[in-house]
Amino acid sequence: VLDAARELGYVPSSHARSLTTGRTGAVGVLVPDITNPYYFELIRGTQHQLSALGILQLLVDTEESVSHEAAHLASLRKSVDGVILAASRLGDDQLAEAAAQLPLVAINRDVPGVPAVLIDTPGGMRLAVEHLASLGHRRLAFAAGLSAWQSRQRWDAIEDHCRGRGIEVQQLGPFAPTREAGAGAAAAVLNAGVTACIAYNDLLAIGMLEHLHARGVDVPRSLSVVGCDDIFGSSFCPPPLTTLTSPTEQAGRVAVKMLAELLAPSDAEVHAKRELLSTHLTVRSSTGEVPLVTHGRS
Amino acid sequence: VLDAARELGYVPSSHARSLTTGRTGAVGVLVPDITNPYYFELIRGTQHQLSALGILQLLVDTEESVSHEAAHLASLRKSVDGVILAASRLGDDQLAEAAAQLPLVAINRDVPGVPAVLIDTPGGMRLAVEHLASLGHRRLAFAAGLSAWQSRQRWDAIEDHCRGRGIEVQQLGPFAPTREAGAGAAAAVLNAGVTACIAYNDLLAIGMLEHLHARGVDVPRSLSVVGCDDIFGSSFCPPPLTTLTSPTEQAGRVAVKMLAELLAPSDAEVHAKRELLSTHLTVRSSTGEVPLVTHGRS
DNA sequence: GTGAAAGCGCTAACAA
DNA sequence: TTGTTAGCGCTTTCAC
Repeated sequence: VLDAARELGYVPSSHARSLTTGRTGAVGVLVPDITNPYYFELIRGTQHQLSALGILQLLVDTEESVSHEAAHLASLRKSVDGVILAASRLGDDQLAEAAAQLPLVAINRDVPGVPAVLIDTPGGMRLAVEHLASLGHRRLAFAAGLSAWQSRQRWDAIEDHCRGRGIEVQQLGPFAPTREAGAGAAAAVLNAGVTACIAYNDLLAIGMLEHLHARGVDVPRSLSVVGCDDIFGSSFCPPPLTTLTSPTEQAGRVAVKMLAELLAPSDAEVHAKRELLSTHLTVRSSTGEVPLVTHGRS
Repeated sequence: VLDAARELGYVPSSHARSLTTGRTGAVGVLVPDITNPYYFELIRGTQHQLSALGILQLLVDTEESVSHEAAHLASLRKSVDGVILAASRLGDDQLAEAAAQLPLVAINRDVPGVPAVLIDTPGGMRLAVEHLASLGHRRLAFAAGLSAWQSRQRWDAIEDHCRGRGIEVQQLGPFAPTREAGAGAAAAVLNAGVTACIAYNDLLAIGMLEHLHARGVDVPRSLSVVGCDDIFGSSFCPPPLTTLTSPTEQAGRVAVKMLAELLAPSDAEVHAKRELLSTHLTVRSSTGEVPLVTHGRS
């Protein structure tokens, strides 16, 4: 009997099984934009950890839209064991409500009662500001992004660290997290009369670099640009980007582990609901061996 | 009654539904390496088209492994309506067998009886060879990749186009489709005494560029490098890569459309089982306005 | 220990 | 039209 089944290539229907057991063996991973390289690493992290647990990954692109995100969340509720929500666009209350309805782990979103993996970019901002300050910069700009919560976090941190160091800082934008938006951001930064700029993310920073190059602006001698996230491409764009390196893949893996704990409440019933992963500044320079401080810029 | 359901946020269980209807509202998308930027565009294409059809995407990373691929294919058989298989590592017979067991569309894999979306990279190879030939190159190398079928296709096309044009060509490798493998590939190419090289894909090409730069080799003056695929990063790596641009996102969308037809056999019962998408050569140069031909190289 | 039966949440095909 | 029932493929319980 068993032989026959094997020969016919029998595979138990996971759907039928889920009907009785209540578990589906799948988790949803919602990202705002599947096109953004930042999420590649994240997805890679979740995928690796999930497949190690024998869980299927349902990847959903919410297209930076609150309504899409909410709709997918609702329709997924019954078809997955849990959800990982990266850079949610939902409001705090909506997020808390969603978390109450199904096991969910948020990434880069800190709402009371919602399990979360946080990447400490704000903390890293101190490193960026210190780096720029040590190079002699006194007038900075921050090119803000669309993800309100995250951009706000970063801006607050930057402002905080600049204040008291006697550094002037202004916020520009917000800009879309795309290379295309880099042109506008570059123009705005040039216009702002600053000597250095921290970009909301690397995609924007790379776009700025391209535009600045096209306009003949020498980076880093005339203007310093610091990015965030250290995405694929940051290390080899010209000039290689100084950026805040985030443990994005790790974030994905940790999120899956937290979700797994939520699903199978282990011995340690009471466990941490938040994980804070720290970042570090990766300084890169087109000038190679020449210390940047020589030019008073980065 | 309906009001109550709405207020409680009732959502029908797609799993229970699939049990009776036989359709699951999900399709699997299997890629060899979720980390490879080439597949980002592809995944983006499938995701967009699938979500437009209200179908969920099950993204699976087969980790370049035949056994993983086969295993996932088997376990997915009962839980999805169909499958899209990108750059399958399966043998021809295994692929044909899989296609007989469930609706499946292959991408970049041409096996009789298996519906497929093919990107005409071999055709594009003619453009690359012609381009290099027109710049005066007479000794080429091809840095081969791991995906046997695709690499073979490209090599055959290159060899074919070189023969008769009096161009010497040799195959090197195979190399992994990663930046890391670029170091070995660059060394091999330098060692081969050629003046130009076509890399199996852009990831490898970018890695070669990095290594060549580190060794002080001037690209394109001392050695020309042409990539394949035009992935994210190719346009802004130093120097910007001349590469064969593939309509990858479109391939993803077309694959979904073909699968949708397989699932819901429309009026036009007999439809094409193969789609051939063509590529074009995107010439980029670090030398800006200076015609490359001036240097006799690309 | 092995085997039969109930039921998971839905949709289908039925009867009223 | 509306209301009822059987059964999709499994797991779990309960009787044997």
